[in-house]
Amino acid sequence: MGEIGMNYSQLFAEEIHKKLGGLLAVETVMELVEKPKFGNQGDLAFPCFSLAKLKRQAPQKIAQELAEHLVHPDFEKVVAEGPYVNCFLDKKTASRQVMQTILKEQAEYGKNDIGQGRNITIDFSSPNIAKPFSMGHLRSTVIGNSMAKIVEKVGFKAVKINHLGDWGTQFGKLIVAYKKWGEESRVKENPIPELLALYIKFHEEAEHETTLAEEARMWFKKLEDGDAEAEELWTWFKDESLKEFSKIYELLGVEFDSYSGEAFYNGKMEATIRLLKEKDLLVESEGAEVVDLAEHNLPPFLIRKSDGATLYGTRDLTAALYRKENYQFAESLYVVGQEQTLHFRQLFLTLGKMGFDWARHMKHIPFGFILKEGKKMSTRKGKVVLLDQVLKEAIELAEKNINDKNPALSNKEETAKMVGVGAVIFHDLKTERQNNVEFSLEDMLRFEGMTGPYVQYTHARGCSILRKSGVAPETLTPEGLDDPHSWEVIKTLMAFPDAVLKSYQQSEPSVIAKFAVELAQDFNKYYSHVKVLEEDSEREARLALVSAVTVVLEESLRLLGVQAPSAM
RNA sequence: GCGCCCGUAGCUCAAUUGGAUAGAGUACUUGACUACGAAUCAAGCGGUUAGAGGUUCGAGUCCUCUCGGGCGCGCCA
Repeated sequence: MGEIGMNYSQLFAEEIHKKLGGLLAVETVMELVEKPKFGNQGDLAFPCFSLAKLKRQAPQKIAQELAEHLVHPDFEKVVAEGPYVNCFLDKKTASRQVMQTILKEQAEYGKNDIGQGRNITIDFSSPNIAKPFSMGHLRSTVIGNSMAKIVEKVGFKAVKINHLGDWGTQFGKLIVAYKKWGEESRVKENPIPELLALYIKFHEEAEHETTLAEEARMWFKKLEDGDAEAEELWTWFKDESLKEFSKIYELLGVEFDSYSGEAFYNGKMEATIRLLKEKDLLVESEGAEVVDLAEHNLPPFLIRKSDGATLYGTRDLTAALYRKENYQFAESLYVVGQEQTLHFRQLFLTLGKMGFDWARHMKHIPFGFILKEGKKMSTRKGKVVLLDQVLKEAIELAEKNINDKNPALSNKEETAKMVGVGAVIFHDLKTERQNNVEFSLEDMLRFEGMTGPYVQYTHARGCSILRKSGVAPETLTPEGLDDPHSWEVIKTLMAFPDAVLKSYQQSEPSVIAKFAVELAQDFNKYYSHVKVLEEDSEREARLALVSAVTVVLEESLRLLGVQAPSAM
């Protein structure tokens, strides 16, 4: 099914297995087969250390013997190097197969069907109403969006859920602040910044005005009990916020299947609490109701506050039950910052205690912070960088680059958006999720090196060569190539299905980002050393390679949520 | 105090999950546009993998400790 890399590993493993006379199972050999560290060591390698123990012989000797006996038409040669058996594939055969497969499968290349059409719910983005969309939310948004595309690539159906932070004591705070210091006209004119200012003022005042926190809790309780005034203000704040958020989502190209946030579960929580009581899991503690998790060495999971109001744990619990019932998920993912690790452990353990076996298939996908001067940014203190500002600057810079480098481009504005936004998204996805990242506008606006624009540029150059060739890529029937530069490209193309699988298994979009950069690097080297359009017998094969690269680059970028303009 | 994450080139990050000689990008120094688009390519410089022990054929990766940074730890989310 297009897993060419796997096929050759399999073939190599089978040949080794045969020569060993059943000493190791094919699967075992398969697991041991690896990619050599250096290009001049071949394309596949088999380390003989574990055999050395079984056969009580030096691994070097075993490698020597194996290498001598491994012969196959698809192998150019097999040689022993120290304790390794290194296999060189026949370049013509392998490259022809890879190119034919990609040209045939197009964007389907690299997919598989481990999901078998089952659902995976992905809880991501989930910004807080009445607060600006910060850089922190960007991480959840782009990681979640990419994960949705990755799980679909491996055969699942993604259910994208924006669990809006539209409930909780913060609204009590906001209502208090608005009633004390807010002005309707000013909020109408400039909603998010005004609301943020009120929120910040609340926290400043609350430092020395201790009754404020109490008032905020009271107002949230009123909201939860359906008080008309509270509800009216809440609806207003929420509508204004959603308008702002949808602009950003449109720019980022992110869509959701559900916007059911915390408020959505408001009427459903009594049932959850009843269920907890039925199962005898709820205990009273200091006036509040909690689920005890001492057996797991964790602090108790707080379900109901002493004033009777619920908490976000209650809502997440309710949401989990609702999602299982409505989506019958095979897996349920939460793309939420690492500071909430404890909360999710508590949530999943509580569901387990309730007897729900499916809690095992719930997974928190934590990510690191965006730091400012080494510290976490805080909305309360107004220390946030706003995403729309960053995106705006990135797009402007992209536009400037286009005017400098390609002034004749037809759809400049659209392309500048793709490139600017692509740079920001790619910058976020290229490193492992867990890493904290120091906020750097300079890094984010870099268009050279390991960046989104670099990959996009490479793709555009490939498209440009194809346009110039005058041939339709779908008519190409390539022969193989065997020059060293094309071989590097071919080997990377072969590895794409593995990268897809790995990114799914590790919930790690950065695997795809790294792959895309590697392919772009290989291809840039290729066409700077080889004249593709040269009129000779291998022209068609070279064009097939270019076409295959553009297909896989575009697909890699798509999995990251980044667009691939055909010229820039 | 307890728990979780992290420490690799000046900076930002990799390293096939325990394998061969620790690699990219950036910055800096050079070279390549009369060429399929220089957002590119080629070359150089840059390392006691925070430190000390341990596990084994083999450790950046695993275990222990020390140092340093980040984040959590009941009525916020």
